[in-house]
Amino acid sequence: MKFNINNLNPTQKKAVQSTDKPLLIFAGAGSGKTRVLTYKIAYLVEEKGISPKHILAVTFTNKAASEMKDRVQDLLPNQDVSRMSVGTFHSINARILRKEIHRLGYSNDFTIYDSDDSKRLIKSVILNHNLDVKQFEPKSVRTIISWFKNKMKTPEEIQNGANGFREENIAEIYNGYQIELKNNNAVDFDDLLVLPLDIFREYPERLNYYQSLYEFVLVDEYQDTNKPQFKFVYALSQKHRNICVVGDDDQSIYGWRGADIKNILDFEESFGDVEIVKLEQNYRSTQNILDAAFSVVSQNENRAPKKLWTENKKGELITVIESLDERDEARKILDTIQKEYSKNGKDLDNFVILYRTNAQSRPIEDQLRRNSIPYTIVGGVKFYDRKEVKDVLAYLRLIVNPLDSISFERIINFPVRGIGKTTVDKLKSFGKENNKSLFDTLQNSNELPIGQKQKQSIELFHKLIEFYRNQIDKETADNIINSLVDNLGLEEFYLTQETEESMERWENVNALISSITEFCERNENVGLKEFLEEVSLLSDIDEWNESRSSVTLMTLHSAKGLEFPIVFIAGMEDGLFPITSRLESEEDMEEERRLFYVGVTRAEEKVYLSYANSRRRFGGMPVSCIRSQFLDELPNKLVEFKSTRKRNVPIYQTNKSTHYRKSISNSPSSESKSNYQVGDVVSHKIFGTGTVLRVEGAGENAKLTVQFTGNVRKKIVAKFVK
DNA sequence: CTTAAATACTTTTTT
DNA sequence: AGTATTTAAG
Repeated sequence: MKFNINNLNPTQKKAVQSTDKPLLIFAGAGSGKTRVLTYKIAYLVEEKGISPKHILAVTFTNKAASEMKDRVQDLLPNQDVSRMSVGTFHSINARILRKEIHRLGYSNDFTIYDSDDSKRLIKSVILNHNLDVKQFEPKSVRTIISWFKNKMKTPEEIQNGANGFREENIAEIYNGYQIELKNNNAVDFDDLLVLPLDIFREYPERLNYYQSLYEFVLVDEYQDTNKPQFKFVYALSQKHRNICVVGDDDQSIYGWRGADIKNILDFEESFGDVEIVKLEQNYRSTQNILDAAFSVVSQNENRAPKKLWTENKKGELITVIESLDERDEARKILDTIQKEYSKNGKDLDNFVILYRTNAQSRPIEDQLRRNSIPYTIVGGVKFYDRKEVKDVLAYLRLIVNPLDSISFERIINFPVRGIGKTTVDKLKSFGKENNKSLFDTLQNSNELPIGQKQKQSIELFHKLIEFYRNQIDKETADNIINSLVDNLGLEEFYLTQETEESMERWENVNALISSITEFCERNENVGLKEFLEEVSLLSDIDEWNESRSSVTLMTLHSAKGLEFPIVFIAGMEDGLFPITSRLESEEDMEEERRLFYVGVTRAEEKVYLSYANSRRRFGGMPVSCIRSQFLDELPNKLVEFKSTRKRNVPIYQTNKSTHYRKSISNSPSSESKSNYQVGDVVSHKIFGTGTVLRVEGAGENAKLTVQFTGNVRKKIVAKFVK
């Protein structure tokens, strides 16, 4: 479709044409946001004469980025928009760092560590500090450090503010981790956001350069930006003051990774004289769907007041499906899909099944597979996270960046070449004493106290890597990987094991090879380095092919920005959605509500909400569940119930109490029948009597929100009340 | 040093 | 239930 501003409604038009001041577009779900953004870019190029290469547009996924570019290109057939900078914060920042990071003492061939790599590095730092990995679990330390970085706290700041044994040590680990990253010539996901800011601060002329380069800055999904992301767009836009951000505070769902809803709510405060446009007409969903979504999210205190409206018809009611357990749930969802498929002629790509946690996909997958329904799953165990894929990638990464000790340790003994832990430890201590990287110690095999066999093996490995290092710039990436896999004898390695698992692993290695080949066909004149960068920044949704005729399964988070005619949300249970297990504050609950809002507003025609009366976790015994409070927040007139035809036995009963996993739960006494309901009157030693407002979980460990006399509202564990 | 067996751990959500 | 890591035996 060619660019014509009259394809827009008046508000959208205003959003496109307003270019004098920093602009905030509140874009509700389904309000034509993508259209406005693409039109705006087209308008900037066509009407304002801004060259595409001077435009920076930030999107939430790489997929959204390439789609945006394509759409703008379609709108402007006479222009070439290929030089426009469109991408995620991470990919745009990675590109900047490839050019600039040498200023910070890294080399431009740096490796990007994923969470698993960071975790390994953090673990080694913990061990080097002679700390106990039981007490300082690498995984949770990584989460904490990531949080620090997303809040832009430097190791020094954390060290200065640390109190007590644990905090002081975590600060130490953080500090050590940053040093080690640099030694490895590696950055993690969070560094990608933070390091460019360090460069801007220390080298103002570089900031100046990028400020001049980007005459116009656009940011999508602005409600999910965190502090460094805000600083980045803020810094870049200071020269031209041409910035346009688009977002919806009701759809902010990444608070747990530092996203700050204040960025959007305080836009005016940050950017001064600004223009604000609200897109409130929804073109996607039926009235009933919008009403249902609104009824839940509007219970949040912390939101900008607004309400979507639509000219669409009322449509069908929201259907709530009750099931016995997760397998029954899967069956019922499948039945519903089949019904819609045969009766209403809905093709499979009309359906999406959303859930709160990736683990929920399994029973649904099983059911779909049993019935030969094609499905596509987004997320879960990622292709590039599989062990065999990471092993081969580790070779490629070490070839590009020999300082990368994490990759080195992955492959020094894969496939097995007789270099065990003891030998690696010797290499490590030699490296430490002589201030050499692990890879460089290989050159000194003569000086190492190791056996003849190990020595030979090491020299061979060293030669192999060096050989390919010389090939990087001479050979294409697919030639390198083919030759490498050949050289390592991986085919034989996997096929001689003759297990189903090893066959599958070999398949995956082949899939990796094809993805490199495909990458080489897609991009001319680029090599191994570029491939590795793309791979490390790829998200699950980027690989999702919507045109395929299959049912889609994904988490609610992944569904952001997408739309489907028919949406299922599975696992509408207390403790699962909303997740209450670690819910610490009302803010967390509000984010869950927004997540529900995002889920429901993905739907164009019909929403099914499903819950089970019992569910097993970790493959253990089934645990009974209570339906989600969100279901009770929906007005009755919008909902139709499809309940299990059951007698009045509401809850699944395990046949023997011995099946309760008492030893694991921290319940001190016997299972009491403390199943409270909303409205029950309870008494408490300290607070006196009160009424139950909300029940989370079941049994004596359930959390009750109780309104006590004297306007006291408390959250209390069930076993403490009578 | 390698292999097999035991054990521990997972479930928020992701770039 | 499924996977990753640790331990014990060879």
